[in-house]
Amino acid sequence: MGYNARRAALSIIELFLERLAPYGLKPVDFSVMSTIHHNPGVTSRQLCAALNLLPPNLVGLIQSLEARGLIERKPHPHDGRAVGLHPTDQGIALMQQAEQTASDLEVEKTSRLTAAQRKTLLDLLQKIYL
Amino acid sequence: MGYNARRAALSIIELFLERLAPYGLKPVDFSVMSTIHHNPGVTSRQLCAALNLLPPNLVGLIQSLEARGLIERKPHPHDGRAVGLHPTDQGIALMQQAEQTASDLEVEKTSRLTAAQRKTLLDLLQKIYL
DNA sequence: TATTGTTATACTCTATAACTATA
DNA sequence: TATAGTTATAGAGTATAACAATA
Repeated sequence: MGYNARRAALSIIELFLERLAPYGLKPVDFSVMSTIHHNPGVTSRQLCAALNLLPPNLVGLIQSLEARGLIERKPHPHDGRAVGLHPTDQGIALMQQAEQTASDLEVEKTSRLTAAQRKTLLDLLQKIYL
Repeated sequence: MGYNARRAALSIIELFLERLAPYGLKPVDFSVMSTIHHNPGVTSRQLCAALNLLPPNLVGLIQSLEARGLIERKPHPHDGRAVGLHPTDQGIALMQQAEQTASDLEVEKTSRLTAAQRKTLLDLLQKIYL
């Protein structure tokens, strides 16, 4: 099961890398940007917990996304230690396109599955790790 | 989909590493040994194709498994360039136990799924990458 | 004392180029 | 010329320890 899930993931990621390259987003960048996009003000720690990343490995990603003007770091309203991460207008525009591209490639890569099977597959996978 | 498949795979692999450590087998070692176990005489190239590995990364694995006395390298009957990989009695004995352990942990890790759902999940995953 | 974010660094995994021996 | 196996090495991904600032 672990083997098959890994092979399926790598198969999708292979096409993902190709299709999302024009946006300058690798899978981890995409998942970070997507989480910030749909949860403005999220902190680094929350991102790490949600995406199963380690804090030291997130630092460079955040710095890179900020340098590209895709996100902004704002002081957290209630915690002076934390920093809220917000998408810029440019980041929002990029993610709207990137998420459509990702959705399209996912359907293409799972073209041997029906829509119902795609939903079943997602549900079963999440029952394993959530 | 790629994200969920990866998270599920990593979740299973995490427990796999723990449970198979007593056998000295990491996931890639297990899949290599399992393929040799069930396909005695298989070549390195065939292993690479079946498991999606690159030849340079297989060399060290094979040498390690041979040094541990789990496999033997025998001349290929029809191709002087190739080497057939065969499990030793010790390797067969190890894999019989290791495969049972792996099967058990897989059922445990997917305990929120029924047997029918486990089969469905495997079928759907294979439809993506095969 | 615990937590957020960070730096430095080590370790593992994966990928590429080039070589040899044989087909 | 093409393929099997190998070597060396580069690059990406992942991991731990330790630190400053704030709770």
